[in-house]
Amino acid sequence: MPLSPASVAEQEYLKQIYLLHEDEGRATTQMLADRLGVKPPSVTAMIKRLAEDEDGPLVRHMPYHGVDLTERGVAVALEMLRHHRLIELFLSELLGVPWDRVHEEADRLEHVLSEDLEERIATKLGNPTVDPHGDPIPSREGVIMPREMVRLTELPVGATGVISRIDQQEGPVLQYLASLGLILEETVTVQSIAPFGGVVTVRVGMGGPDSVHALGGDLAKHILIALACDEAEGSRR
Amino acid sequence: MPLSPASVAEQEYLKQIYLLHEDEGRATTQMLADRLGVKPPSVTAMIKRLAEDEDGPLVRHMPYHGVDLTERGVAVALEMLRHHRLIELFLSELLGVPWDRVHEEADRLEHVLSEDLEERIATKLGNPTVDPHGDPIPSREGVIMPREMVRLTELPVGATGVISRIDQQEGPVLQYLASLGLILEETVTVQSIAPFGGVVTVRVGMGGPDSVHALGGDLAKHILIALACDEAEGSRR
DNA sequence: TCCTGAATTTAGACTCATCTAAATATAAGG
DNA sequence: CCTTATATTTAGATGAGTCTAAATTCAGGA
Repeated sequence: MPLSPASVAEQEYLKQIYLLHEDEGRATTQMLADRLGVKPPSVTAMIKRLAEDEDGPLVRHMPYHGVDLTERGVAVALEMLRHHRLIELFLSELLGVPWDRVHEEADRLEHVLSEDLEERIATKLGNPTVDPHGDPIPSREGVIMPREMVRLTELPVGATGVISRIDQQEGPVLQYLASLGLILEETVTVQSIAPFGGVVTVRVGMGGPDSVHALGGDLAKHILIALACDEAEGSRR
Repeated sequence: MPLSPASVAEQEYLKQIYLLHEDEGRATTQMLADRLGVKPPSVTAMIKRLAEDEDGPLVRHMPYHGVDLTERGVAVALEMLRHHRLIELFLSELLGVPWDRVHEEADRLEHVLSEDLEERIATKLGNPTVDPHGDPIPSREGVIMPREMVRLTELPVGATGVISRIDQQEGPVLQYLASLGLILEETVTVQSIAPFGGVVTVRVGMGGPDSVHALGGDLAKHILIALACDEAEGSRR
């Protein structure tokens, strides 16, 4: 139970550094500036503060080569992620906030959630391990339940699977996907994949030819698939 | 629907100025400093900023003689109060947060509640007009439903009434009152009142002699009573 | 009316988080 | 190996919100 010792801005930086490592394998000044909507010098300044926190460093700074979370930094990031995703699920399930709008609400609420409220929400929701986008919810102790998934773009042609996570937060994009029937738990079958990150054609559910849609590679790579059982069997060596 | 244009600190000042006028009839630098947990010079500085807001003044400053909300200031204060009290009720009803702890949670959440979420919460709760302490919830338009009440200390000996509001936010005090059975909607009868703000003795509910409690005047004045029907009749001229 | 104590305001400094402009480092290609 | 485009960092400024210390004003009593 790490009593989050950081300001709202610090929490936001730590969370984005964590997410960038997850998404891109590293976190650079420029990437952080883009995600946080600030200019690069602001990022450098904040990284310096985080690296010299009086209660011990929250990040490691390799000048000109990006930034890295320490154990303490990871703990804060995971707490924010837990808050964020619990809130998303809570808003979605208990207040009917639409799927594509929970993210921005959670972004403001996550920083003012007490441990007590976090606990009550988790209990109310039955201690869930995934949020409405399929993103994993870390446990109180910072443990993330592992799940086997591949990106839609990495699936072989003809494969069938269940949409288990959508790795993309922007409202309009989520709305568009939902309008095609591409929502969590839906089954999809790959019809074709153009090479080099090209268009992916998928059939949604068990529907006929009008449930076939073409997706750009940039979009498709954010759709994560848990392989259907028979496929998973087949892939065992 | 006044899109709250103020920072968190500004919102907090405006709210406390409003509450001080309600509680004490005026808001001085010292009173604000006490309630906000800051030093008097900080209050003076903030009042100056609020009085010279670029979109028009939020307060009127009478130097050395306190501060006053403008129409715009009142609108922001009422929006915060609406947020605060809706959140209190929401936490109490839907998450089982105890009566004496909702206040501090609401104090942090009220500043990050979107209009959309405010609306959803209000709808979910059936557009309530009172919170768990009996404090009125302003409407979206800033209208407060009027209710006839008197302080427990102002009731004549022998009078019976229903506890309708507890005008005091501190957790331990609320816990103590609850432990005596002095909770919202409970009926009380005044047994005796010592003069000059002294001890008030009340019988709680319809119970026997062990449901009689003595309350200090400072405590009793925060308990607001709606007169029981027959009493109300009797008081009509 | 004057004096004194308390409340209030002014003056000046500090922290946090941001910015712009300028200097510097890195990596990639000729 | 040098050159150049781009990323990063440094330097210095700004605004919000707070503080302490000192000056000022007010209000009540002698």
